[in-house]
Amino acid sequence: MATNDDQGAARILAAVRAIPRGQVAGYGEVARRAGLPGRARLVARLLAGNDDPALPWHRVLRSDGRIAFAEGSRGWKEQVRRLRAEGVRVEGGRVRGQPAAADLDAQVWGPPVNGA
DNA sequence: GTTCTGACTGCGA
DNA sequence: GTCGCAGCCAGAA
Repeated sequence: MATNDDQGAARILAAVRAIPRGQVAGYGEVARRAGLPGRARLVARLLAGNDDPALPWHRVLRSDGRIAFAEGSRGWKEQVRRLRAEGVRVEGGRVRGQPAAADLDAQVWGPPVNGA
């Protein structure tokens, strides 16, 4: 059966996939939603090794709201391109907008039907 | 089994 | 708002 690590990774991927289009979330936020607080690096490693083209990895940013990649890097351009394609305002490698933490909470843990 | 590196974070200046 | 330092964790060599 799947090990705890596998589930943690699966949760991270689920949290990333739970990010609504046009919004972004931080590595720490995703890790926390996945039940792995402080494992932001693990999230980054997962995204770096992910082979799922449907994974919205470009919606995952640093806690500063900036792109984790070095400005001008291949991945950096790719991320900016995808974010802009979704309507996210990216300026100078910085993402203008609000994190999808609340939406993540709803998507990962469950819909706020009772207005928790 | 040990060492190194890394798509990170938080705090202080 | 930007820069630098130290800490923590996990995977890869």
